[in-house]
Amino acid sequence: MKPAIPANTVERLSLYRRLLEAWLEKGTTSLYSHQIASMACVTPAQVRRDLMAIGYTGSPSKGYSVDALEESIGLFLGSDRVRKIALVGMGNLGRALTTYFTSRVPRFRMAAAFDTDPRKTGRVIAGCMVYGIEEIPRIIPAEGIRTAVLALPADSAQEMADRLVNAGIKGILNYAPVPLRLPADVFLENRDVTASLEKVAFFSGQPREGS
Amino acid sequence: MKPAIPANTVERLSLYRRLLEAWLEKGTTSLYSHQIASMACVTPAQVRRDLMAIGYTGSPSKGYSVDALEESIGLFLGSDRVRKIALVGMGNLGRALTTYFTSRVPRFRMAAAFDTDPRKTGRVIAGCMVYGIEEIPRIIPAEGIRTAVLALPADSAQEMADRLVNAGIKGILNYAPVPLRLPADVFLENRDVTASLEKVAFFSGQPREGS
DNA sequence: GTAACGCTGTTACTGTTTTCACAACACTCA
DNA sequence: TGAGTGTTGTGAAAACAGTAACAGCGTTAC
Repeated sequence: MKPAIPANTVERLSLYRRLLEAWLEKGTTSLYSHQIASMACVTPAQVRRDLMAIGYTGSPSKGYSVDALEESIGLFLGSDRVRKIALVGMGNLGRALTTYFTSRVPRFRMAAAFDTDPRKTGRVIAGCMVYGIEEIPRIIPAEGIRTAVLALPADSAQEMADRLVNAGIKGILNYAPVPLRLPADVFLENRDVTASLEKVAFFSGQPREGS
Repeated sequence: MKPAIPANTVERLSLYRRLLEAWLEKGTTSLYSHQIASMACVTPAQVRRDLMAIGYTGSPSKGYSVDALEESIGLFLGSDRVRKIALVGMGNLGRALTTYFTSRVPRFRMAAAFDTDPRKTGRVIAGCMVYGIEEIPRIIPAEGIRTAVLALPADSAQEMADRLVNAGIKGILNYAPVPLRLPADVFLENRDVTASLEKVAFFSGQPREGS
């Protein structure tokens, strides 16, 4: 994976876009880089460079046109179309994510969920149909899903990832607390909750349980 | 925040530690950097460098002693003591995180949760006592909690973060989809779910809803 | 005994990401 | 008109992260 655009930039663009949407509602027509920067808590130079990356150009006098920029970022990120997402692991986290996306982020649609637990399969949970694991090779290509979220225990994560990749998945957002070994052409983002908390706790300084 | 140790290294150390625990159970006494690297899906040089950062020294002939290294990382990360964590927002995500940590990661203890919803406050949910927001200034210092997790909607995130910081919180793991403006001495880690998914979807190549 | 091997610890390097700094330009206001 | 202000776009520099390379040294083989 050798992205022409840095992954961090993509993440920030997603944020800018959401911020711009709010300003669009308010009827603001243009914004300067330092205003966007202030909202996003980054430097103005960072904003300008990120926008340069997608080739969007503002005007020195007016700044950036809110609606044109919002549209440009949207086009770049492909947000003009609803994206189908697959979920593996309809546990607590899987349910929370599905509920969140379904109710708050219409751009992403949980098109299919998979779980090993027969009490969960064959039903609609949190607005998403839950299939058995063995359905992965059928559903993923049929639905044309390329992106998956892994929200399951450590022990089965690698196996499920392999199955997803075999079914054609090209990007995995991994919430399982294990590193995954994947082909180089599959994009992987690890969001290990324990590691995140460990990091924050570490930099929070010395905590203590006793006393 | 000017960490002597890179944040990425801390995250990897957390991972190494978990991997080592598994080997400890199996009775393995020593491992080479390339073995650890392989499990963690990083390069051997990276492993050696990370261990150098915490001052742990292996032996060229035996590699690293599994139990001594596990203990060293544990000491460095402060994992020898249980850490108390505060949670703000006992929604779906908050519940999932609490359940996960309570059942799987005993090193972190959800010591207190806070929520605005009066139907949730005053009760124990997912093994964690839920207090009203107004209790933050009382509970946080009383419990000596320095680390907090934010799992709530965008609109109230900044206000809750401010309250936490005023109560003495020094590190925040933010799952709310907004950037937070915090004093420089408070460590902040953003885990914006939408931005993560946007990134993965982007690098998954061209997805489509229609056809 | 000693040569060869393989690993660690560390330094030098490479590549990427972020910040800095400034030329170029539009607009304002006298 | 023309100086002054404030912004963008971008080259250059700095900071950072990760990789490669290698000296040093037990260990092993013979």
